[in-house]
Amino acid sequence: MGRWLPDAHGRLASAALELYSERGFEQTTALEIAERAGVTERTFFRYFADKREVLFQGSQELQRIILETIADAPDDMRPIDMVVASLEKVGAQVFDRTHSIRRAAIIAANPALQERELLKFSTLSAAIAEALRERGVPDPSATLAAETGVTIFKIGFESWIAGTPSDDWVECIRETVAQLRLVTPSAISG
Amino acid sequence: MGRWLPDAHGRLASAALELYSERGFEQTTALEIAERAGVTERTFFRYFADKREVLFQGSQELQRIILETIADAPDDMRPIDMVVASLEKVGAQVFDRTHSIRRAAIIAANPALQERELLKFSTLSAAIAEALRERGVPDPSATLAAETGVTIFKIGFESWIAGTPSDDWVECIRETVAQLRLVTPSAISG
DNA sequence: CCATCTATGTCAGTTACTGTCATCAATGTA
DNA sequence: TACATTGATGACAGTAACTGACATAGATGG
Repeated sequence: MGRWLPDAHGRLASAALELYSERGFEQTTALEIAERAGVTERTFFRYFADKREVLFQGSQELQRIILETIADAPDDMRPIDMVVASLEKVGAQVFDRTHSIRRAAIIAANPALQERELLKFSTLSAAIAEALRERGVPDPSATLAAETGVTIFKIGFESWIAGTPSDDWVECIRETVAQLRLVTPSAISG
Repeated sequence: MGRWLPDAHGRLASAALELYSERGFEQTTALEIAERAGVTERTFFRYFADKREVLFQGSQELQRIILETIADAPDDMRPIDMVVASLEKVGAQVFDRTHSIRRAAIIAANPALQERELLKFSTLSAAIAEALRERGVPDPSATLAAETGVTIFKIGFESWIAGTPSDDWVECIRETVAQLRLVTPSAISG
C-alpha cells in the first residue's frame, strides 16, 4: 500500500459533490472538502483550478468524444447531422444519471456555477465549429451548426434530467431535434 | 460643495477601465481602483458587487430598452422582427464606440470576464423570451426568437467593434440579419 | 437648532487561491 | 545493499477579494 490512500482526485470530487449538495456551494469551504477527502486544502487546489472546476471534470471527456465522432463521420453526412450523431454517442459513455441530477441541482442554485457552465458550452461550441471546418465545412455554416448542436445538447440534457419525455439519452436528443425541426425545418433537415 | 467629490460611481468605473486596460484585469486590485478614484476599497464594493461587474453596468440599461421596445411593438409584427427592431434601437442610446472597443479588448483577454459576459447574455435572452411570452408568443418560438436575437446582437456587436462592414450600429445589425437569412431563410424572414 | 439621513471611512475578519520548501515512500540503478 | 531521483503530498506564509459592524460628518427637513 502506498503512503497515502489512492485516488485523491476522485475522493475530492465526491466530497465536493456531497458538501455542495448538503449545504450549498458558497457555504462549503475548500478546507472542508479537503478534510472530508482526507487531504489538505493545498492538495485540493493541485487537482482543481478552483472550487467550481470540480463540477466540470466531465466536460473534457465529453468534448473529446464529440470531436472524435465528428472527425470520423462519413463524408456524405450533413454537418448538423454529424454534430447530432456525436451528441447521441456521448450519453451512455459519459453520464451517470443520479450524479447528473445532483450536479444539475447544485449548478441551478448558484450563478457563479452557471457562469462556468456557460463558458464550458461556449468552449465546446468553438471546438465543434473548428472540427467542422477541418472537415471542410465553411463558415458561417460551421459556427451555426456548432451553436445549434450545443443548443440541442443543452435542451436535450435538461429533458433527460427531468425525465420528460424519457430518461433515455438518445431519445431525449432525438425528441429535441424533432422539436427544433418543427420551428426551423429547412435549417435542420433537408 | 459636498463633503466629497461628486459621482464616485462614475469615477470608479473610469478608473477601473483605465487600470484594466493598462495592466490587465487580474493585475489590478480593487484597492488600486479605489485609490485612483479617490475613495476607499470598501466604497468600491458598495457600488459594484465584484471586480467584474464594473464592466457590465450598461447591461441593465440595454435590457430595459430592449424589453420596452418589445412591449411597445405593433401587434402585427413577427416576434423575431420585434427583437431585431429593439436591437437596432439600442445602439445609439447606449454605446460609446471608443469605450466599447477598450472594454471588448479587456474582456477578450480574460476568461473570468467572458464568463460574466455569457451570463449577462443568458439573462438577457431569458428576459426577451419572457417579454415575448407576455405578448402572447408561445414557446418554443419565444425562446428561439430570443436566442436568435441575442446571437444577432453578439455578432452584430462584434462587427461594429471591428468596423467591418461598417461602424454604424444599425447597419451592423442589419448586415448580421442578412447573413443569418442566407443560412436559415425560412426561420428568420417570411 | 436639533434629529435624522446618507455616503463614506475604518477596521477586523473570512476564505479563495498561490508560491515555496520540506518530506518520504516508491522506483530505478550501480 | 546503498544511493540518487521522482512524485505526490504536507506545512506554512502570503495576497487579495470580498463582508459585516460600527463610527463620522455634511446635508436635509421640521
